[in-house]
Amino acid sequence: MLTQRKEYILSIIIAEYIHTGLPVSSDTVARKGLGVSSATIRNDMNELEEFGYLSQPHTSAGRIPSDKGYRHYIGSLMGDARLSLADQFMIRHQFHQVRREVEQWTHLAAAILSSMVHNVAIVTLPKPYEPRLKHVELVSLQEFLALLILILKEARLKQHVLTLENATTQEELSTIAQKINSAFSGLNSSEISTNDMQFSVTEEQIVKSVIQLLQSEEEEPYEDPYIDGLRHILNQPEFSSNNKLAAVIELFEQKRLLKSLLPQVLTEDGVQVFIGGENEQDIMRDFSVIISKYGIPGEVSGAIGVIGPTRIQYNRAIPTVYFLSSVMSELLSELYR
Amino acid sequence: MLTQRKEYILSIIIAEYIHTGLPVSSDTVARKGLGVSSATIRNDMNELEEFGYLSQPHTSAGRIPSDKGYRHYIGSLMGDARLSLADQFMIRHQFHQVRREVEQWTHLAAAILSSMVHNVAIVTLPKPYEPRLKHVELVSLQEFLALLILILKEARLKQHVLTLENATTQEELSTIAQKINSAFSGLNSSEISTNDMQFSVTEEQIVKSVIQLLQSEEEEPYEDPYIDGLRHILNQPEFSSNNKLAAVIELFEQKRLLKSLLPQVLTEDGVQVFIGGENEQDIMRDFSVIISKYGIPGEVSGAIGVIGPTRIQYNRAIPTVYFLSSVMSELLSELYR
DNA sequence: ATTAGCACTCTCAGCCTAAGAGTGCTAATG
DNA sequence: CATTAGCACTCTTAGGCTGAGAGTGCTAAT
Repeated sequence: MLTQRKEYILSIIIAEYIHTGLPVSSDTVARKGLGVSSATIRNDMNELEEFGYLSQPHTSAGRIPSDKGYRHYIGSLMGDARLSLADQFMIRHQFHQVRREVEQWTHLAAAILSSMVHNVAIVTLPKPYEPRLKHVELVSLQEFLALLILILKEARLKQHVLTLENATTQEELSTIAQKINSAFSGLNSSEISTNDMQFSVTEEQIVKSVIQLLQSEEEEPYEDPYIDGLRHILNQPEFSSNNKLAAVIELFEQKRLLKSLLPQVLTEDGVQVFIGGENEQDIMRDFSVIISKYGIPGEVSGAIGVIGPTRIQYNRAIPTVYFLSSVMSELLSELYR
Repeated sequence: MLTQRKEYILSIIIAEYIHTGLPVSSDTVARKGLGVSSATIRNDMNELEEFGYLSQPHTSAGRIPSDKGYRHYIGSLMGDARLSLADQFMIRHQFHQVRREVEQWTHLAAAILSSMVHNVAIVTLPKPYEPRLKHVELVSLQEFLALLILILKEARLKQHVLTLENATTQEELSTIAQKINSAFSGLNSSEISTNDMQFSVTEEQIVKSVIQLLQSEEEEPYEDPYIDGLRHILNQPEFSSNNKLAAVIELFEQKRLLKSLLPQVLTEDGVQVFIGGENEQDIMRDFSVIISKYGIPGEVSGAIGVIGPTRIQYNRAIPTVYFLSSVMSELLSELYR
């Protein structure tokens, strides 16, 4: 257990370090009006270091928080900050300014998050747990070429260009589409494939494509994430050495990061925080990820989060991610009922 | 006019500088087997500098090519390099491996270009000159909510969620869609808006949305470009100082670059090269852009290009951009007839 | 026209130093 | 016993200096 003063000192150091990025000296803490001298604080800081909450870049520098320090800060010291009502209002306003489309929303959410936290934001499109066919449309492009459009239950589109085995007119395609719609609307891929209807060659081919598209939607666990605010990362002093930078940019471009993170995020509720070395990827040792699931339980879900150096403003990032994930969830349930 | 030897010296210097990124000394050139001494070459280099083809970082360094030097190299010295047949085959093969969809193609083209030239590739989706309605689909989401799907002439989709003024069933929506399709298929926005048909309130509202969507497609001169290979830029030695880097990344993220470049690209044929200071944006002083239009003349067009430091491998970048733009054009005309 | 030779210029890495920041320890204090 | 003033010690950093090296431009000779 830490004494109250040590807790206080720790929180001052973390707040200060998050603000400046520079190691914090005992003098700096003393000037915050604790009523004790810098020597006393030095003793406390020494113990905080022994307990693993702080570390020293070198003997004659101040202290910086360790991963454990941040973790304690988030758990006990930070308090549960809420977004100001002004911010909440501003965000809601922006969402209502935008066309009512899921993709627009995700892009807007990323833009807001990245600009409010001054770091890289990352958002995936919401994905249904079990894709079901709502409607099929077939459009003739050429004699042997047709565009197959799948509308899924949650108003998501999939499209695919088909090379037909037999020449087919638009009328024929429309008839086929009607047949498929009346027979399969509301079903998932396995339900469709266990039908016992009689099909022509062309119909057979199209139904097969429908099933394939639905299956590919099932298998791919989430869409390519959308990323915004890469520029912020360049202003962080911790990345003035640019070989680290290269690794990070590559991480983002190849989206490996999300692949390792999303499985965890999608199974748990609430805002999750991964600090520095708690991340799997070793390139992520110097980063923290603050991320949350959003969506409608049991129906669709996506993830929204922000990534920055470990000294990211947790007390701003956490409530912002929380609020944005709530707003996205609300909007989705309005749209899908 | 330059003597033949001076031309040769210039081309050696440019090739060498593109390869190493280091100023090229008279000694280095002499060792390339010209049969004259370094002193002679120094004299020539001096003149080349006076004519503006070369410049010197400082008195006791070698020479580096100026923008004018690169320009001359591309125009006269480089020869018209073609992509090797092996490369051509490899590229075509990759395109046939991929699903027949325009978006896939653009992503693949960007990936190939960026990895072959080791720089940032940028591709826009092809955009029709005059969007025409091919087909409309209406899907009921809730009583007062419908998804409007526009299929444009070139098999491009646009979607929009409508809040209906009157409660409407799927049957009613389908009837409306049929009415719109038979009346307006093949027309552009202004032709649709000058109709004199009688509409119900709901029909009126939907037709208005269709017109709006078509118009927004007309006005927006091109889609958000797709970017690949950002990571390459970090390995360029000229960006070890990272304040320049920040400006560049920002340029890419906000896509301002394309906004200033595309109008020129889309009006001219063939591969275009913008070297350093020839670019409008001053951040681009240190960059060259090699870019080309692709598409079907008079119907659809997009752009594909690559961006790198002025010492980019022009003799690889130019033929690669050229070949990729041809392949994309071919694929599109196969798809659209 | 070409070239050997050489003085001159500029950069760069390495080394040193002094200033400054911050600590940890010791001894004194209420 | 917790606190604190005082101070020696450590480490970083910016600045100045230096010598080596690279490359040039000029001159005089061929």
